[in-house]
Amino acid sequence: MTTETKRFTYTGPAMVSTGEATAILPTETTPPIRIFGTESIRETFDVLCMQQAINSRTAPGVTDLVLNPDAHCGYGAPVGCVMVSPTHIYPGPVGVDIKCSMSLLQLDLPAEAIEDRKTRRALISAICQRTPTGAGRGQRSVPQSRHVNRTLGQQLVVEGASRDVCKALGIPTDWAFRCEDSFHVGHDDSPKSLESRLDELLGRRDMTNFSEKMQQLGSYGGGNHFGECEVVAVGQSDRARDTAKAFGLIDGNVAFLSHCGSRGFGHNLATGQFNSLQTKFVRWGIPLPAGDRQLVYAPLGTDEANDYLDDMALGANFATVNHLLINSLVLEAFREVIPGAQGNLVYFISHNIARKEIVDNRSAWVHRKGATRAMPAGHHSLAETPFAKTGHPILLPGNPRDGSAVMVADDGAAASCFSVNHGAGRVLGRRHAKRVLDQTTVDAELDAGDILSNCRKYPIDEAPAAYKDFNEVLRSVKTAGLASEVARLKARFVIKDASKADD
DNA sequence: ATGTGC
Repeated sequence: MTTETKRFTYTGPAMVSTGEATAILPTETTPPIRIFGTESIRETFDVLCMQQAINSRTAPGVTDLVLNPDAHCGYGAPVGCVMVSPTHIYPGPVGVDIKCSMSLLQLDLPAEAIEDRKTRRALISAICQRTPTGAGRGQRSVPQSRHVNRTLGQQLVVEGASRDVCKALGIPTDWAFRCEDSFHVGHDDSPKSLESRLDELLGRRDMTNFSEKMQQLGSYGGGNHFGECEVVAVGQSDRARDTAKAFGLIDGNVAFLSHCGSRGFGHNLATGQFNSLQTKFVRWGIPLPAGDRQLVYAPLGTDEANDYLDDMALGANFATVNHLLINSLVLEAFREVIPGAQGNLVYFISHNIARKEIVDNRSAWVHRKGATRAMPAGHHSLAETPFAKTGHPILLPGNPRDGSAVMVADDGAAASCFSVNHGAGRVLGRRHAKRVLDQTTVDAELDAGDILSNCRKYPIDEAPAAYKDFNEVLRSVKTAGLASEVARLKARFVIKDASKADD
């Protein structure tokens, strides 16, 4: 990972431990950063990551910065941070994959229904046919019954998972209530500005591939994206059991966890914004925060901020419909292999998005870059949702060896701007992982756990050992009072991008 | 993350 941070040098500001949360004390140049991590987790934050945190904290208009236990170097700001500004929007700290998210589908099947390896192989095949992995168009080998034409594409990036869009794609319309946000509006708080912004974009050379990008709907992509079949293990406490019930989780049953984002469409929008803002900063001679062009920003109310907010919403709407369609296709695949199978969406929640929320009694943009919203029971934002009395589900991917987790926020989450981590967090860079990890060991480990995969060789840079200790990450969140565990998810098979397995 | 990179 390279970064262009130059102006600030991290010299290790004094750290004060308050329980498991650690605060960096303000110095002349460094206002406070709230860090959540046990001692061993804090050792995983390298100098570059800390420098990015300081750069982000000291950037114009930023009032809060939270560093979560899964933090590591990112684009401008660390992956695994929350950055709050009432006055500015930062495209880099939203990220290159706008609204990269998690979703969980609960099936009515007991674990025994997929115990047989042949059944799991059949499921892998049925799912891969419908929801392709890897870069590019995401060719499907089943009839394109849910084809996305240009008109529907334009509608869905403006409306998100509206009733009409769901119906057109065969997505159960009530799944919209199981979304953190089922749609995103433009900078004027209406879909109007999205329509006109889309018109403007479609007239430009870099959006001539719009129809092609819409064909990627219902696909995973590559990198850390995945689909994973799980068995749910609800926690032992009364609260875990009650919360699991409210979430619609069924102990001992099969579930399907998905991780993906806005694919090429979101990538186009994000990189288009980075380039355009970086050009303007140079042309207008505006100093870059910490000299890092990855931290370009736009003050709210400017045309630049409005355009970014519109583009972010367009990308986010694509990601939303992408996730819901994937879940619907996965359910269809289950029904093909196990006729009569029923499934319901538990939740769909992002970890790469900026949301307008109330922070310290004023409206601010909360940039969650590899961070998950964590609002507890009674939070005003949940009043109109099915999760007003429990807090919403928090979906945290760990790794196929150690499992994943469903959590729920506690009142202490106010300290982290109502956020937790988004997963385990990288501890080895991709190149590093390929050099030091052994393919045979990685595959043997999954095999020992009877975890099947569509990949003959599991992508080595995605191996569990390339990520932080998931249990220690969760311990950081729990002991800091941010969230509690509701259930663990035990992997039974994993679907990853196999295209680069033989590198 | 990405019609994957100068």
